[in-house]
Amino acid sequence: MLISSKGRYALRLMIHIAAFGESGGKISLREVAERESISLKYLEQVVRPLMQEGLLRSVRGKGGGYVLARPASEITAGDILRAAEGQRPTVACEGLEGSCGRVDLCSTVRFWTGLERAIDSYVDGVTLADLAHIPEIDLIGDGGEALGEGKGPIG
Amino acid sequence: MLISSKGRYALRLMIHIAAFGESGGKISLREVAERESISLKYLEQVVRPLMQEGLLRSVRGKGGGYVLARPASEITAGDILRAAEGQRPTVACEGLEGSCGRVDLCSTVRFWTGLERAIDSYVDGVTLADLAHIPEIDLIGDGGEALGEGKGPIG
DNA sequence: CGGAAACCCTAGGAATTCTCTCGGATTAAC
DNA sequence: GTTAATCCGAGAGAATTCCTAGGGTTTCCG
Repeated sequence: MLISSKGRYALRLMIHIAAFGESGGKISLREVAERESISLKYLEQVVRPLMQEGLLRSVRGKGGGYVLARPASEITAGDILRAAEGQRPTVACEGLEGSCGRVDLCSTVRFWTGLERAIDSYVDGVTLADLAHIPEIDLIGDGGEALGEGKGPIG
Repeated sequence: MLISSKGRYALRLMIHIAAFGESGGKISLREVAERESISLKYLEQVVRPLMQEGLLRSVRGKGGGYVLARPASEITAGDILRAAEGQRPTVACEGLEGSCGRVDLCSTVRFWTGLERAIDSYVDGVTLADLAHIPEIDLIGDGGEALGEGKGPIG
């Protein structure tokens, strides 16, 4: 019940690109590293799965950098987290098929699947635009509600 | 985005106690270990935080065993998972207060808090009675809905 | 062309965590 | 007092995570 720091860094990176790369649409890792106080070499590693999943596009060579491959409103936190954490399932049920002869296993499979669905439902309901405070034309209308604004004491 | 196997074993153990200990209310770890094919010594370690959190009560000495400290319908999966995984927060935000001068951090804090709330909301909506298929008097009426019966292909 | 600045790739190492084992201590039934 | 159970502390081995390091490749700019 824990998200690794790789996922957190990936989220911070994507938010930074979304927020500061909006003018030219492009930002270098070096700049992000300085502003977020993260090692450049580590960021290079964080950025790779994000590239592989097609969430970012890169401009190589001097003056290059990274750009969002899609508009920030079309990238969800779930996209980023799943890319960063790898494709491994949230929880495996000891094979998930062979050992289900026991009394209690089938209900636990349903339980874990439901948990995974609950998590996905939340993280896919928050877009990068929400997180970066980018004012977007509100086409759908359910963009920000998952953040639960005003409900908690954190605002 | 992953639950350790300690949490899974704890859940299996609690379900087993709920299901098989219902008559006398008591079952020994040895019996659980044999039926679930888990090492007894490992189960002893799994059971410890469950005791500390007051979810189980023990009867020491020969013929002893473990009993649910409360009715299965009053123990949630969240209680078990939080006890087994330790009290660590789902995700920490690099101090959660000091470094929030950055542009993007406050929104991520809200995001992580919301995720934690979503997870808690799910796991606290499923009781041990649901998981163990114990027929209980349905007082509240929202006991089993979180399992999403019939919605998925897993039944 | 050649240097500089960026992206890109592979390899690992220190630290941590996870999974599980071991040997025993304590308690209570018989 | 033997036996069967709960308890307790200390790890070992393996895996994972977090991060660093060193280079290779691409492109800009003079």
